Order: sequence, then structure tokens, then C-alpha cells
Amino acid sequence: MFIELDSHTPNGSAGRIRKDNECKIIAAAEAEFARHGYKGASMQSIADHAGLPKANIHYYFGSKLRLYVAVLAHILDMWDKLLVKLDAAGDPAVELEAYIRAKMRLAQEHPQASRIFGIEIMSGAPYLQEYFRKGYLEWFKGRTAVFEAWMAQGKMDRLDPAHVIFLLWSSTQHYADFACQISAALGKPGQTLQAADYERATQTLLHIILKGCGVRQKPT
Amino acid sequence: MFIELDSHTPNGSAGRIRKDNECKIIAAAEAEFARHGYKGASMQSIADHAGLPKANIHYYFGSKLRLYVAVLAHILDMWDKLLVKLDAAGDPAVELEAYIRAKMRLAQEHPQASRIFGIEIMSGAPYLQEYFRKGYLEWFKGRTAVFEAWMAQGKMDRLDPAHVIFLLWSSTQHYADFACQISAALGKPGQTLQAADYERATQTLLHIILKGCGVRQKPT
DNA sequence: CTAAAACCTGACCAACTGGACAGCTTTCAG
DNA sequence: CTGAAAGCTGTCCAGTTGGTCAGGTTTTAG
Repeated sequence: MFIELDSHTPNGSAGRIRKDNECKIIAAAEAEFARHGYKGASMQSIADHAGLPKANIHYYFGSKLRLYVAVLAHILDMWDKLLVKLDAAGDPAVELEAYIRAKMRLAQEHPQASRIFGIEIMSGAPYLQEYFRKGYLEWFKGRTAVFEAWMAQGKMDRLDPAHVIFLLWSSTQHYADFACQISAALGKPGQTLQAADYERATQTLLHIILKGCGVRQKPT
Repeated sequence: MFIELDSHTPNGSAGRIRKDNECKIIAAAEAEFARHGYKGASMQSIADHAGLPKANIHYYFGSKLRLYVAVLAHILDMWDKLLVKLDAAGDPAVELEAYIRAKMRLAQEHPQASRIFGIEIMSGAPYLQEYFRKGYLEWFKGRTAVFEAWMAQGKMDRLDPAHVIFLLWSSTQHYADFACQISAALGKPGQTLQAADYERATQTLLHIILKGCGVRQKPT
């Protein structure tokens, strides 16, 4: 249900037209799903937004569910590519700073993707359960191991690695998911955060998290 | 559109029956809205879940939007009552610890409420814009002032107070909104976090945030 | 006991939902 | 130049949506 998206068409090398339209549709679908969630999204609205007749979307993606899964896959794929891998051999201060900066850049540049993922999780992750079941636990243990190595080497405070990771995720993702509330609190017009806002946020997070983890903080 | 919910019925002291049924309906609606968002929620499903005919819900709440607004109001009201107010005169270590503990308890005991709020914000807060416009900026400035006072007294590191607050919100709310992902990462069966998990999370957050803010940390 | 107010609901409706499909046009390899 | 594959879409459909309403029953105040 999750991995194969192209089971209903020959695809393969595929045509240029196909790529173009799939791209347009996925972009429109991202916006719609981010605004209304899976159930609330309307194929008609996605079609209008993409500038294509509704039937065309069904031609490419077969069903609403398959389109949604394609959008989710597109997001997870992008995140996987962009996210910095933490290196146990490296200096935690450097590694964590790079990670936080990368996640903040993601929050800034792809807030919609983050929101779709967020809404999916909040709704109980009905379409990501297999994703979480598959090798997620093992993957996550690999992530925590890095922190355990750092702690064993005395490079950072002894903490529960899992919750340190959750803090990294939550504090950065917040700037994508809750941008609306943040811009209201900061009194930003038109609900648009500027680059300077993200930079201040990053600086604050770096200070608190690096220092809080007992990691050497860079001279500010 | 937001404040008055009872414009279509005499209400006032109202009957006992009314209270009971409104309560049942709001509970069912919370579950449905948390799972599907506003647009994705179905009045029929809410009715079934509440054990009442659909028309009965319209009798009490008039429309889907009014029901949703009632649910949101119910949530905001509860949060307002339960949330600890930070005191500029107090010790930041004590105050922040109390606040973090209070928010974590909220995340643990009312995750659904948190999720409805989260989905609403992620969707661009279409029905909370007035709430954010009304006196939100001023209220928020009052909150940041507390941190500025602490900083001026040298009780904590100089940081952007707004982003410190965002960190408090995000890191705690994450345990309600993303419980699904967290339980998957921790390998918890049936997606249920236990009290011990929340306690470990709270300890980790307290350590990092208090230390990271340059506030005296309690002996652990 | 009475009557008015509150409560309740089955049946109905127009609008919209995701999806199916026949038959059209365009593209492109051989 | 040709024919098959790919691309495209107007039209239809059954099911669901939020919402209405007439007419019923129960509750309750006087």
C-alpha cells in the first residue's frame, strides 16, 4: 500500500509530459492536504488548483489514497535526502549545530510538507503505520546510539537520548507547523516570518540546546 | 462568529438535559475533529459516536461551524484555567519547572484537545484568526516581559524571550501531538505512552531547558 | 391538571464527494 | 507515413455531505 505508487501504469522511463503533470498535481495536492488533511481534501479542488480536469488526476494517480501516499512518499524522500546524518565520531557541538540548522532550513523552505506530515501523525498516522512498523524502531535505535557514544565519551551530559532527539525534532518543526501562531505572537504582518526571524530562532535554540546538553558552545 | 455560541436558543440557566447532551456531543466532536480536522469531520459520525440522531446535534449547536467553534472555545477555556502563570518576582528555576510540568501534564491528560488546536493552527488557523488578532499580541508581550525581567536581574541568560517561550510550547506540546510517532520510536505497544515515559521526558526537558537558559538547576 | 416550553427525530433535500469509463486527441518509435 | 501507445476529458454515477423542517414526545412551571 505504501511503497509502489506506479502499479497501475506501465511507467518506467515514462514521458516528459507525465513528469510535468505529476509534478503540478503533487504540488497542488500538497497545498490542499496541508490545508484540510486527507479526508477534508477534495480532488476537485486539487484539480482546479493544478489547472487540470479532475479526471486527469485520476488518470495519473488512480485514486485519492494513492495520490496522498505519493505526496507522503515525496515528503519522506525529500527529508531523507536533506537531513544531515549525525556522526558519532564527530564533535557533538558541530554535529548538533549542523543538524539544527538543517532542520530549521527545512522548516523555513518546506513548511507545507512538514504540516502534512504533522497532520498525518496527529490524526493517528493511519497511512504511515507500516512506515513506522517496518524498520523504524531499528533506525531510531541507530540514532540514539550516536548520543550514547557521545555520552560514554563524556562529550555531553547523561540524558535519555530518545528525548533529546524528540526535543530536536519538536523545537525545529514547530517553526514550520505553528508558523501561523508564531507570526501572530511576533506581530508579523500577513503571517509571514522573515529570514531574520528564523535566524534569531536558530540562535536561541542553539544556545539553549547545546548548553543544556553540556556540549561546548561556540563563542557567540 | 467566535464568542457567542448560544445565539440561536434561549439558553440562559438552561436545562439539565441540555448540559448533559451538549457534553456528550462535545466529547464526541473532539474525538472526530482530532482525527479528521474540521472539513474532514462528519456530523453523522459525531452523532453516532455520541449516541444521538444527527438532527439532535443540529438542534443544540445549529451548524457544524458553531459546533467546531464551541469545541475550540471549550479547549481554550480549559487551557486558560489550567496553565500556570509565570511570576516575574519568583525564581525562574522554580517557575519554569512548574510551567513545564503543567504543560506536560496537559499533554498527557488532554492530548486530543492539543491535537485539535494543532491541526487548526497547521491549517492556517482559519477559525482562530480573530482570537489571534484580538489581544493576542499584547498578551504575548506580557509573557515575554517576565523573561526580560529575569534577564535584567541576571537570573538567566540573555536570549530572545519569544523564542524561549516557543521552545517551551513546542517541546511539551510535542508529547501530545506526536505521541503516535514517539510511541513508535520508543517501541511502545499499542501506541500508548506510560506515565514513566512522560516522567523521563519531563526530566530530560527540565535538564536541558533550565541548564540551557542559565538557570540554577535542581540537584538531580 | 394544564399549557407552554423544551426536547427530540424521521424523512427529506440540494450540493458535493471520489470514482468509472467511453471515446477523443496527441505523441512518437519504426 | 502509420499505427499503437500515451495522454486527455466530458459525462455520468452511487454514496455522502451539512442542513431543514414538520410534527412528535417529554419536561416543567404555575
